Amino acid sequence: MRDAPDSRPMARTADTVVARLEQLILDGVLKPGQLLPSERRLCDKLGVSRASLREGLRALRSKGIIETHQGRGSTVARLLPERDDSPLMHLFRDHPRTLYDLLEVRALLEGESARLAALRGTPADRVLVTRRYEELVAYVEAADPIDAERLARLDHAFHLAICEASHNPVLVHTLQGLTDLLLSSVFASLKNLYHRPGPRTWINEQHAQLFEAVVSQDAERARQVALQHLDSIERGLREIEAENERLVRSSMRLEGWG
Amino acid sequence: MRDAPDSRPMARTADTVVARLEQLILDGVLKPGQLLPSERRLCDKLGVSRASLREGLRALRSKGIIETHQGRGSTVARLLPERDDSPLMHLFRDHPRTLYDLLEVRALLEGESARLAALRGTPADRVLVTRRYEELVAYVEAADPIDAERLARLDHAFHLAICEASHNPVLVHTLQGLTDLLLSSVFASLKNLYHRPGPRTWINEQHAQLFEAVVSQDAERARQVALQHLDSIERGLREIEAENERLVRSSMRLEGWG
DNA sequence: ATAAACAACTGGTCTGACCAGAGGAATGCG
DNA sequence: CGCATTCCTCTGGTCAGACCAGTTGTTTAT
Repeated sequence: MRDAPDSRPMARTADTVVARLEQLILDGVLKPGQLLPSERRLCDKLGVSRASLREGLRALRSKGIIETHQGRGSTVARLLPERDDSPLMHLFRDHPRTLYDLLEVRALLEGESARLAALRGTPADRVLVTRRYEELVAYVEAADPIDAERLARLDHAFHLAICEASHNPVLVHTLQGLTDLLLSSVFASLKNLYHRPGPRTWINEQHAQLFEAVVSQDAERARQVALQHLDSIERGLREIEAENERLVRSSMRLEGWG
Repeated sequence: MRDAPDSRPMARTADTVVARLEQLILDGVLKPGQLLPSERRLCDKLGVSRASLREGLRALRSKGIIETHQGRGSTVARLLPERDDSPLMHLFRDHPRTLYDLLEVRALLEGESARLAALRGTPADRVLVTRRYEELVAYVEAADPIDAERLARLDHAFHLAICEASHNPVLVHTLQGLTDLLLSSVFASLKNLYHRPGPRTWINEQHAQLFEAVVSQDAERARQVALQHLDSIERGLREIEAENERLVRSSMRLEGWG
């Protein structure tokens, strides 16, 4: 069926390629790890040109559904958790510098969020913030090992309680979008960061300071602590990135590439 | 840099196409809604075959970054979701107070945008900012009566040029979304505001001060002027709202509702 | 048994041709 | 003069064929 405002055919040839291959994968005919038929054979089977097939395969590759190696073939990728496939997410993933742009904007908003929470928070808000903070602390002290997913949820609930205490829903929603973006893209790095003793200590200290500032209604201090928190996270992520690059470079030297 | 387990070249041609076009979008050279150069022209500019280009465009389309229509061309998609039924839009419409929440968040981001523009702006950026400012001033001085749509576009272009000079695409995109939201909901009030002699004067003065601060790279002053600008707009809108309420109340009294 | 060469696969890229859709300009008619 | 139709020039969509580069298995020589 045609979309009303768009009179192009139901599907372009490449879209048909994508749909049929995805269906074969969903049906289990093509399994993760299994080699796809060669491009030339797929052309024959699907009755399309190699250019159209390649466009379809390119889209599948872009989605992460298949992996292709020159001279070897394409394989169905291992099943992956469902991901946010918004356009900003794609741009974000492919341009690492944008991560720091995102952190920059987020720091600004988190700082303001903390400041407003200190200024505007009601007694009920402070009860909620206290509750979320205590849940976070209780988990961190008791859990061994720490489950990263659960920690992330508790961390998020804490920051969200502060944000909601700002009584600015636009701020809440905007930060939410940026937080979702951040978490879904660098979750592994944030997990890595928290599993290190040094960062874990200052993260916990900063959470304590942030909590105290909000609950004691010290607006400017809340803002400063929130900014410092995001700044520390950024520097931590940069260190992890630099360390990964050092590892890659030393590996390359070992292999005679340096 | 090569991925260790994968010895293929750093990027396939189509991947290069994707990277370059995404960079143009992130840099603001290609803007949401704007038509891309035709496929044949992009082939010339990028020095690739049409098949490789199409593979790259296919990947961009798959990511939702561009939209293509046969016979017409490809456009850059809006990167942040823009839907009438978004939660923020619902919140916004159903809670008039949220307008002031929006202005609050926007002031924060505009202030930071102006500050970063003053800090990071390149000479080319300042040329663009100057150009947009002069176009705005020229129109304001010459037009009688003023066309609100055109004024809004020029005003937006001026603020956008400043924002792009911040060199933070996340900030640009976030502000864009908030600005679209603002304009679509209170355009009539903003128009009303500008048609009054008092507000028109201080709006023009603040534009001049903002322009001077950005071009002379006075970061803190740029931030202050941007904040003051948004604060004045908020107070102006509140006055219009209060006036409308007074009108409504006196009408009700006339009709025996008081 | 092992190493090197070769062949037959694979994917990657390009060129050229042609088809189909969209939109603007030109022309003709009432 | 306005409107409808036709035509032209763009646009994207698809195809066929050629050739290059990488990978892998087979064959041959030592």
